[in-house]
Amino acid sequence: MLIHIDPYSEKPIFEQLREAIVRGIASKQLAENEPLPSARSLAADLGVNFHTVNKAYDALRTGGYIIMNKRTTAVVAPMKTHTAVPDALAERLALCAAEAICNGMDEKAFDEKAFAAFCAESHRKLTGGTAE
Amino acid sequence: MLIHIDPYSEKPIFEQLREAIVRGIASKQLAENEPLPSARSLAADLGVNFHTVNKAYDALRTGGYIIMNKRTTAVVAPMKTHTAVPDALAERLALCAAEAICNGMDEKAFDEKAFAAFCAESHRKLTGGTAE
Amino acid sequence: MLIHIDPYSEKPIFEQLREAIVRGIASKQLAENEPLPSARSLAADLGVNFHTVNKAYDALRTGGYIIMNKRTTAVVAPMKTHTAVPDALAERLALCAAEAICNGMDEKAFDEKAFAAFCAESHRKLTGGTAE
Amino acid sequence: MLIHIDPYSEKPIFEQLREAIVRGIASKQLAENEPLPSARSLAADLGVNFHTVNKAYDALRTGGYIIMNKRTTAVVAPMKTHTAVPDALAERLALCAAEAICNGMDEKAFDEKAFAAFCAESHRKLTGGTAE
DNA sequence: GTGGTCTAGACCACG
DNA sequence: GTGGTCTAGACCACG
Repeated sequence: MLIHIDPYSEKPIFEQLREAIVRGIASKQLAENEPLPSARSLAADLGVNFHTVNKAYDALRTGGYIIMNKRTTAVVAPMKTHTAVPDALAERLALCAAEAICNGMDEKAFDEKAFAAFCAESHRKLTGGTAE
Repeated sequence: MLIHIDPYSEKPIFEQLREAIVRGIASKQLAENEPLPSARSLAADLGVNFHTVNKAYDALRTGGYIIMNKRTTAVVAPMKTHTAVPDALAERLALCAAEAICNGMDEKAFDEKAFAAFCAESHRKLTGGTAE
Repeated sequence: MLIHIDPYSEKPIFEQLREAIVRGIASKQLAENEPLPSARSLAADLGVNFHTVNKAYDALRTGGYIIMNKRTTAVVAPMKTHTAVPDALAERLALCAAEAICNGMDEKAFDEKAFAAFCAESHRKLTGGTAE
Repeated sequence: MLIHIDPYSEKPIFEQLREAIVRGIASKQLAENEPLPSARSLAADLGVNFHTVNKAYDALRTGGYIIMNKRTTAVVAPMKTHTAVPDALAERLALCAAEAICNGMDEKAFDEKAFAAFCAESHRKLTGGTAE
């Protein structure tokens, strides 16, 4: 999977990296139990600081997206089933909805948008797109 | 409308305030053309600095949510109609979708969640809930 | 001439008023030596503060657009000929040019834009438009 | 590029600074991708507060003139091409035209003035002038 | 070291 | 009285 970091983005680099990996997992480009590159090698590949990659990995581990042991490499966590929606995610969805309403979208338009976003993520791999 | 600020949150205070007001507008607790409290009085009520409230108000003005100037107290902007979805919003929705997938939600579950979030925002006032 | 004041504009009211009158003069809706309404009556008509109209009139007098005596009403100043371009105007034109360049306009595009703006002002009355 | 700030001007310091940089970009004294000094060092050089420089930089970022984020020093944004003229710019040009008419300029004179202003900005560096 | 955020206190333009 | 601007000094996230 190719990961592109935009050094000019206002989004912190570790967050760009975290999101890229989350999207890679969602789109099945990164399979369950697949090992991630070591923080050092990924840092070298991306031309970013080693600590920055570590921070992204740590956030992914906290979020349950990857599993890390001290001695072993990080691996993609098994896909969850029936998980309760994390509060933070529900809150962000609610804020998206609020902004959508203020921008004149009705329920149908928002729904379609959300559905399209989901499908785009979910089927990206199948349709030949890349995570970048 | 009650607004609660968490000074210990990682989210900046001005952003917490901005989001609270966006949600207030979306849920119709703040009606079009309704005046907002002055930055000074709201700052006093919330126990935060006047400049912090001003920053939130300025962000809301830039985003087209309120109308504000030197003379008149800030008022809620008229609701937009048929506005194109801002790119930033679409991108955030896509990330929500990716995280939802990783957390075991299928399209139907995500859709329902998004729909529920939308309805919660849109109809909060009608169903008796409060923004806080 | 109809003058419209936008109380929600970020532009100060006295400046909105000053500009409306300048445009009225430029478009010949206000002829040379034509008397302007008294500050009090104009304030009443527009629903603004008396001092605000006075401030606009004072700025117009300073700029040489109108002539005011203590006892007489304000009248539109005779059109100038061969006047040197005021420094402030030249400076604002230069800033417009700079912003136009940064926004990708070339000399021709800027020239056409400026010319069009001039013609619009100059011929508004003839083409049936209003200064508002 | 030399920047001169007049603390006694009616024009806010941050706006003086913003305009100086816009003119620097238009006149090619500041090239695309060229880094700007850090807000702190520029503040020290100009003898103004760090926050004031930050405000100017923020306005430039919002206007698309520079790219800035928490990590990297601000850089001049790539020049736009074929951008639509911002409404605010068109309006300011129209007011310049109205004032020019009142000051006795005819279409040809205004055109020449606008053209000269444009060229002065655009070719200042080539002709040996400075921004201050 | 950098920009981002927050507080505090001041003065001013506007009306 | 209000928001806008400016200064001063502090802490923090990012890297």
